[in-house]
Amino acid sequence: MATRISDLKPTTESASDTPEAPVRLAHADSFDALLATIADRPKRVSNRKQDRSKRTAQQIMNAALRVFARDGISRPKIADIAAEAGVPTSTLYDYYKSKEELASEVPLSYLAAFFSKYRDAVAGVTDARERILLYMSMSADFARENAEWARLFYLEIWPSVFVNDTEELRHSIDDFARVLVLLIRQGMDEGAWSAMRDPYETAAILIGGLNQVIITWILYRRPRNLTKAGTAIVERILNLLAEELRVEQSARNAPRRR
Amino acid sequence: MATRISDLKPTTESASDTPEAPVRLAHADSFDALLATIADRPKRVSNRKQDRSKRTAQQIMNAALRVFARDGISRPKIADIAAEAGVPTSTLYDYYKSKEELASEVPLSYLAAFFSKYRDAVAGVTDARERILLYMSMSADFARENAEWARLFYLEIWPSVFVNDTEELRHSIDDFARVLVLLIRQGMDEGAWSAMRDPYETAAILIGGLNQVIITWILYRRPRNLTKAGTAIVERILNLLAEELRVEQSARNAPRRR
DNA sequence: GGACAAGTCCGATAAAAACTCGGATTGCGT
DNA sequence: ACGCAATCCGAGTTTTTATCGGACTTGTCC
Repeated sequence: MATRISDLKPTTESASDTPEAPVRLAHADSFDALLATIADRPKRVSNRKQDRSKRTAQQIMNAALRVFARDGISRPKIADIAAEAGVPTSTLYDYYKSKEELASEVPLSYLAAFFSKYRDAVAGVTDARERILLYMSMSADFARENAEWARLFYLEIWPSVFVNDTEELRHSIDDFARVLVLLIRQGMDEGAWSAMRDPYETAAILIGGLNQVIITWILYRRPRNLTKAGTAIVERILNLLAEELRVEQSARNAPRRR
Repeated sequence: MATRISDLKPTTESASDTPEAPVRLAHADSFDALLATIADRPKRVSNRKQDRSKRTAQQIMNAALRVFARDGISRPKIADIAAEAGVPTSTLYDYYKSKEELASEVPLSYLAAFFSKYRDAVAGVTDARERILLYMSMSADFARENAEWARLFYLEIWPSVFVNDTEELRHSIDDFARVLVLLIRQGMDEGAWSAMRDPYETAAILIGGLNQVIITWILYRRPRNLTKAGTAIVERILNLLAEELRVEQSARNAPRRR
């Protein structure tokens, strides 16, 4: 008999790990803790029993990525994706209960890969500035390496109301910002930039600026070298922030300045 | 007999006004010219003959906005929108040939309203910095005033692959960035910030940062006062940029600084 | 290494949604 | 107030999504 996705009960929000609990330890420790939480979050890759099935699942995911990247999420029919994957439509329903679910599964698996990659790369780095620079350069580079995924993720998924419907994907995207805010707080403690500013506002400038560059690259393949341009804009912003601190300090020493 | 949207020929890209021609006059003049071009662009509001029909079209647009803002673009059925508008489904097809077209018409009409509003407000302002501040504060304020539209526009439409399919909407969104880049160039000429930086990069920081704030507000209604927060982040970035120029200048005067 | 149970695949078919048609009705100029 | 074009809308048709259940595979236990 068929094992349909829709037969499974909605996995009642694994209550064991605390998904929302705001990590509020010393920033140094909580950074590792946060990364660990995030890297483990999306673990249900495929609970299929047979190898054959895992291959099919992969085929479908790859096909979906290609099709979504080419035509967006709403236009392609389920049948198109099934055809691209080389399986009958009904088989696709054995794996994913709807197009929406399929469209959120793909980004999730890549996002998990990114976080785990960053976790490895950041291992020896302790400086907040360096950590941020690495984080964001790697984001840009990851988008360049996985251009089809990037197109799907940056243009269709993030930001989209649709995100609100997919608990798990929503968390993962929030995590992205959460890491950055944490690092900005760390930098405040270290005196790398002003501690008087709203860290969320600072995060908005960093994420917003970089995303804008990534999105422009996705749409127009300009600037040519995304990795370089991404690193450049982040460095520029970080320098601006460092300068902002310097000005604040000298203003405090010589109040009647200007 | 029915007059169906699908009967009309695809209006072959009015060749009269040059939509792509990059305006390259002195920045001062081209600003007015650009705004004029933009404000006139989306003029095919409704070529219906009867008043009754214009009312119906408005009803449908309003209903679509409410429904899209609530449930996104892909999930609602055409029938839902028709029901919300209080007309039979088939009538909706007399006005818009598909859900996609409907979903692009709504943002267009609002965007046109914004540009025209800005055009009036900026009339007396000549300073690049002030023009940008006004432009972006008004963007934030416009989003706050038209929260349903903003949800649709920022979360679903911009950026979306879907934009690429709708020539007209695509232009309007490009225009938004084009105005900003022009103003940044003007500011370079005026010595308000560094002329050595890529204006597109600078624009990315401004637009990206502000959009990030707007999107956060749409999703979480935080910060509470969007207008204030939007103005604040733009002012902060503009100050950062002014400081950047100062540092560059003093570095040139005393090269061995640091 | 064979048999049997669970797991996977897929053609046929039902259900839902998108879209069309053409006549009935209404608005508007004369 | 008449006539004709413009608009409206109920009743279909076509396209797309989703389900069902049996045929076929795979892994495993003896």
